[in-house]
Amino acid sequence: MSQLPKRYDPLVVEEEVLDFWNKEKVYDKTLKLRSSGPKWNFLEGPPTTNGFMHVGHARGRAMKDTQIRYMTMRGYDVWRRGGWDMQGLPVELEVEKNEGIVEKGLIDSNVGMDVFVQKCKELVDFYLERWVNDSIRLGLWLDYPEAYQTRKDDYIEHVWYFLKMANEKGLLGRGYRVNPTCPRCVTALSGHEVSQGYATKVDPSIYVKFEMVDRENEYLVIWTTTPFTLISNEMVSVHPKYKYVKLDVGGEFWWVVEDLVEVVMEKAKVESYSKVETLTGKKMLGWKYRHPFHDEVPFHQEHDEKYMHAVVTGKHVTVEDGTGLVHTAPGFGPDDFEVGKEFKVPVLAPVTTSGKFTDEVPMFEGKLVFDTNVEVSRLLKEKGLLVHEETVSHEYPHCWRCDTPLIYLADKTQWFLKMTGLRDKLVKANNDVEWTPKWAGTGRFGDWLANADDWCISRSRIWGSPLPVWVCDDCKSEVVVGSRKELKERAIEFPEDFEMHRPWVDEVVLKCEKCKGEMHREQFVTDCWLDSGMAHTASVDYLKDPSLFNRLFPYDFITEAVDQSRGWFYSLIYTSVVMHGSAPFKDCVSQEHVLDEDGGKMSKSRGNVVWAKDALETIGADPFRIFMLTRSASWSRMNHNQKEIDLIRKKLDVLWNVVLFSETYMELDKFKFDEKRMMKFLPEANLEDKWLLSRLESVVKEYHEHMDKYLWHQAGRVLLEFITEDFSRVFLPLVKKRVWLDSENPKKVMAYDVMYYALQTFIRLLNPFTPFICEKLHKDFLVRFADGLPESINLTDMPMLVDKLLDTEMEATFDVLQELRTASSHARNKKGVKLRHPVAKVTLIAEDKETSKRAESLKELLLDDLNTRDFEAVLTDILAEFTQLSVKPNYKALGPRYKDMMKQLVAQLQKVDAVKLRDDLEKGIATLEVKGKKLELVQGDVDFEESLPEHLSYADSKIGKVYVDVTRTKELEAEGLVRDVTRRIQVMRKEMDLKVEQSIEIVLHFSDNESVELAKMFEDHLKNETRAVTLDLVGPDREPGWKKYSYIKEWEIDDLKLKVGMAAR
RNA sequence: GGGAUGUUGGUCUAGCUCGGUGAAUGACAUUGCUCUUAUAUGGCGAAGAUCGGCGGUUCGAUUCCGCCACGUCCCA
Repeated sequence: MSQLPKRYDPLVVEEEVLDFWNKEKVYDKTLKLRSSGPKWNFLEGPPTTNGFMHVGHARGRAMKDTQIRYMTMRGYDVWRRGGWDMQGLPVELEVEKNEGIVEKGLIDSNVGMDVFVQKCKELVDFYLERWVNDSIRLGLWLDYPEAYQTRKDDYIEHVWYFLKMANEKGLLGRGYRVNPTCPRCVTALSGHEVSQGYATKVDPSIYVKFEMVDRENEYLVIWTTTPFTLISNEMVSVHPKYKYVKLDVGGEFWWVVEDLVEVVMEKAKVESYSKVETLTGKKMLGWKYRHPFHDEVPFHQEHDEKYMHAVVTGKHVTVEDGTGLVHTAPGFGPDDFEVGKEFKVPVLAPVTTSGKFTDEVPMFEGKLVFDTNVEVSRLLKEKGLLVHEETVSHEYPHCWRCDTPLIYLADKTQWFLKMTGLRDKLVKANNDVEWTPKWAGTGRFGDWLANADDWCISRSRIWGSPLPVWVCDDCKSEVVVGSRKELKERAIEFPEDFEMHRPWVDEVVLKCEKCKGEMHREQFVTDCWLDSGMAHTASVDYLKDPSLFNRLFPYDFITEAVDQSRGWFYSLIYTSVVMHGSAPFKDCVSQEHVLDEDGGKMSKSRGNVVWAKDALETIGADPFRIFMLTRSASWSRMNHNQKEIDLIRKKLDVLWNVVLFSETYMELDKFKFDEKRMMKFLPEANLEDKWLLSRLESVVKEYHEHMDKYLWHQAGRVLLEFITEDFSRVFLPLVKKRVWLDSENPKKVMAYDVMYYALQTFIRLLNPFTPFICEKLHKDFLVRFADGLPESINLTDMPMLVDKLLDTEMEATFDVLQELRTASSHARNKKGVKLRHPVAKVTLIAEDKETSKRAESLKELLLDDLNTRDFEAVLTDILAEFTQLSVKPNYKALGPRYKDMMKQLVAQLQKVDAVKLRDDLEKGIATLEVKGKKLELVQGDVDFEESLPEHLSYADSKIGKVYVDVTRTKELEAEGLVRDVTRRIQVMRKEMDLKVEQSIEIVLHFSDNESVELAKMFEDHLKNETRAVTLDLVGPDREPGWKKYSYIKEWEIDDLKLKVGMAAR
């Protein structure tokens, strides 16, 4: 029969439990057990298999597991297929790094795209294995063997299927997108790449005036650090709220933002100028100007749209530098692009991806844009439009591979999923979702959804789901292919070893149905969020057999971190609304991130990432899980903090220790739990038994209320508080007295039954949070002391509320007890009266009738508990009885009048009846006889202070005022002394390793005779308590025969010195 | 740069949805006292926060609004 180790070591426990689960196939058994239960379907948000699992991932996964285990124990047949997101840019970047690939163009020549893709597969497989291992170590019970992988052909096929459907619904289309582009690598860069490459760059900084149309001699003054973009200028943006002024600069009028007038005038070397007119920006909307390169660039001559070559408004305008009028070229900047879209100005982007002007700009055709800056300035100067020219050095994005300055460039070949006509449906679908917390969904996500733009899904990449669009070389007609089968049918030639990845898919050429020409694939892959977004359908292989999908959809529950709002939550809803007309999930819990100890972001570059594996292998999964789950609400950020984990781990220590305590005595008494017996005898049970069971049921109730709302942190906190506060600190000390009774004693059996019942219930409730320790305690404790339990706690049912055990009146009564304990300790503490010294009386002046009734009902228990001879609960504050009025002379008033009589007067004042004196003074004059003289006192001569009489100590509490009468009598002192002595003898018995029933002989040598006398009053009691056959009490004037005693020890009890001799007999 | 979200004793946190009681909750750490034959515990005290800063709404704001600083997330 195995025994629990003395100390809780999570690592040892968890290793053992993992082994047990593995050997006994416990997970499979839970599936089988619940297979006929009601369905509850969880959709796993697939982690990206690049990099390892860190503690932030692990927190989210702990939440998933807790919910899953909870539902399983509630009897549900839980769908929980795992999933992995395996494609995308980060994988490529790591492979490029590993392979030393600098330029993407090199892939074909040096490595070969097929080899590259192979490397990507190997990399994600490597990470996949670690993710699975770490997840299992964390205790996350998912279906791993059947887990979906976004890189599989079957999965990608669903993405194609979706895109074809989207296209048929008119939602797929081409559009412009402004990308940071490296002209040397001839590729667009992702935001992530851009942020890696900021560096200082020296650029021209020019101030240019644009001649206005219909406003004679007036000019708009703009500023730019990229002169070449002026070629493609279409608008000038002003801020709608800023004030702009028209300046007379000697024959010409210039428009500049008011805040920057002086700066601009100084740069332009205009010494005298005057303000002619002031306007807010929005009034300038629509003002036309003549493009500075109107004559040179044919494109500009054709312009006649309303806002072309006109002033528009935008909030991106600042007054930090420049002129407050921002030159806007929609093809060359994200802000510019947005403005262009808003004012319906078409994009002009006469520059190739390699950064060279096209034939649309005849004067610069074939020239690299940066190289034209000087020329642009020169031309402007010639035209007399250059106001000022200088250079600035600023932070500018560079290519992280080759350090070439990037160009923001509009690219019209990108593919989009449109929002047109869909927005309302998405918002409505989202409103049907139950979000936790509510504001994250309807507010944060809902607002964002209502304003979401078209979704750019094309990526100029390799390792991803290929965009299934083929375009005819000749007639340019397009076809979106929806499946592998369809592709094969339309292919001119279909390779044997086909795979739905680049480069294989690129090699498939289709025949154009219109012109019989050749069709080639658009060389994009799709955004990997589209992959994971299809999980609702693709994860269950809908295309092969939709029956499983039909059973599961919509899923009951998903949970991911906030960064998924724009990611997974969005892509799920978008694709599902398009395909199935509704959101694919019913409940969604939003999580926040885990930060480092100082609240900083965890990142590889900072080196502050805590990997899940390390955390799990050093602190253990259970302490980690309970920390992550209870420390803060799922939607609040949290800091990873070792100190805090240690604190919460202590609570698991407490659980372990209370079980250990129970086990020790239950083992001794050969106890077997019998629920019927417990219920039968419960009416006669001790107060604390009924109380504990009622508390337990309150916990069960609250726990389920929280769990039903996915408030794991609340549910967990309720549990931890119960075990540490109620069970360990309150109940066990009360029960301890009973474990020494005979093993057959019904009081003791009841204590065991209650302990067992409470622990069994508790451990099951806790199991979803800390499955390892709970499994261990189930196996090695619960199973041993009851019949008919299954081998694993995961095969048991979640305890539900047992109404008949709930007794709120009992709990309220017990609260009174706790309050009285606290208050009495406080009052004792004030007077320095230790608990083991009995006091004469404790009085409660209760707040209300119920409290006093409850307190009275506890009287017997209280006498023992508070160690008092008497207890009374009364309702009214009988002030006179408990307070004492004392007189304080006012020396400043009395001194000058009574001078040398002061000493006697003061002495007399202490003796006088203070209440009477106060009453007299209130009426008028009081007289006092001192040394035969009658002295007169008036108000102000003395102050009165209310104080407690010496023998009383007072403490306030939530339930009323508590007075403790600490009057010392001989008997009370004797009792206290005997308790002191008894305790020390018991300590010595333990140190001698005596059996409980072993008799002894004792001598007590006191340092004063008074103590001898006191001890004699309780001689028999002392003998009984310590199982002494002989007891010799000796004072300071005699030295006992020490030789007789085998164990001698000296003690100090306050001032008393005590030497104890002891021998077994 | 835009949007979102947060900032409470030395540390970590509760409360803030729907502003109002008197001491803003609890834990750790500090400190005084104390209990205990389950516990690397526990109990009673002391001390410690003008609830990030500044403004506004209001009779009244930690709680609502705005701006600023700092952190974080998403987008650019």
